[in-house]
Amino acid sequence: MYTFLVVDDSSEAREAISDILSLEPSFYVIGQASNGKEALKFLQNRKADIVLMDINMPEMNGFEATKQIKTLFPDITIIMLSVSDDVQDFFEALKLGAQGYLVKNLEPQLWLDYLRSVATGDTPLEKGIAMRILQEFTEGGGKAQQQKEQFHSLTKREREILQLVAEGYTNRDIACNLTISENTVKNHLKNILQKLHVKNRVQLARYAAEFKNKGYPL
Amino acid sequence: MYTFLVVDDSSEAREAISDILSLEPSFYVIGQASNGKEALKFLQNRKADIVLMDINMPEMNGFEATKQIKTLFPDITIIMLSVSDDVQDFFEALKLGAQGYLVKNLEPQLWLDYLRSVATGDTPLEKGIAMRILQEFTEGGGKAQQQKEQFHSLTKREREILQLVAEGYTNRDIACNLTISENTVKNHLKNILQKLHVKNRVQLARYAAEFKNKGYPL
DNA sequence: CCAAAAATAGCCCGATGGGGCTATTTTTTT
DNA sequence: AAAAAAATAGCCCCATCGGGCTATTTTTGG
Repeated sequence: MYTFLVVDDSSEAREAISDILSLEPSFYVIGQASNGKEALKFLQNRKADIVLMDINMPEMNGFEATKQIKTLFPDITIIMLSVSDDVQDFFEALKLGAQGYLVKNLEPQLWLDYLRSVATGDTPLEKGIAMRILQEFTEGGGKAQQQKEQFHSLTKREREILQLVAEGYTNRDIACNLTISENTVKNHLKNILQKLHVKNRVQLARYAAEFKNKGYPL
Repeated sequence: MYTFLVVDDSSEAREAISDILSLEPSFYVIGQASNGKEALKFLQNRKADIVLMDINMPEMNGFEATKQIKTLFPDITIIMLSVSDDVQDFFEALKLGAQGYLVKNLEPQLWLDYLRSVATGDTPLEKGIAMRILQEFTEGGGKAQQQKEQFHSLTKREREILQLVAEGYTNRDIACNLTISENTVKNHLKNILQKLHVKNRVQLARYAAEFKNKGYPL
């Protein structure tokens, strides 16, 4: 039996993550927090085995929170969450004592596989697994690369459209701008929403902003 | 008589700005551009006395454009525009040769006051005025503070709603969350959109993100 | 050259959004 | 206590969005 604390500023994300965790009978989400401060407060009352910690949060970000939690409760396992698979963030997370790093927008099954291996300690998770998971989604790693392709990888056109959507343009604007039909824009958009597991264009804009913030190419 | 080139990626913003400028009989908007590149192209054909340059634009952003314009046409006065009153941006703007920095969402009258003083050179604008204007809108500067309040000033409720919108929630979600009717949410939203001069919730999200990014309280 | 992937485009239809109005109640300010 | 501002809520109406589905043409990769 493993207890989880989910820390993310988006209540939606927390719900989504909790939903995924509930698929594994031995996983129990015992709390949620919307920023690092709340997470610390929570842990002072009740300890969790594993903390899933988003990086970008108001008040206190995931890095700072990880540092402090690790100082106070060194035996808590912390897995950092991010929408990007940025290598810098990944190493930063490990440096501060996190045991892992999970890229959002992955298949629930992958989350569970990964978290099970972290929880049971079956695998030498010291860095190996986390690293492997990351690598699978950064450099072209054979079969895993296909999964990335299948998953996040937007096509060139999709990226163009994502960018315009994120700037607040309507589908018609975009169609006009790219001189294609509005239907085509809608089609691309549908695919983008599906690929990135978000529900609407505002969330898409947030997604794009998070990437842009890190200087990530999108 | 002073000629203006308005550079902003949002055609709405350009229109709004042009409208404000038209209130002063001696101000003439002789051109608009939607990004830095277009602005440069325009200036090669026809020079303007003053360029109003948005910072965030696709293709070529305001900082880059300012640098290049100042190199090619050192006698053109450039005023940077931004939705935020971030001090970093402000100094960056001055460093690159801009003569001023205007915060969007200010009262038209303030714009005109400021631009008149820039145009006529009556005041030692070398940094003084720009700085003063900025200060009025950062630290609590007596009367000016009230004007800020009056202007972009969303109410408490509106800020709550803005935040939820920016996180990608639908109106219904928000209504549910705040236990008010969806109609009320829509009403608040209408007011917010109007106050912040944006067209839709994605642009609202961008607005919120820009503020959040700079650690500005919103 | 052929197969797979990407880009194009259309249709239908219900959900959501956003503008324009009016109006009542609560809260704040004067 | 009176006035002003904010919060609440409703209405109508059309625009936009987003999901599901099919289908053709380009482009790309092996």
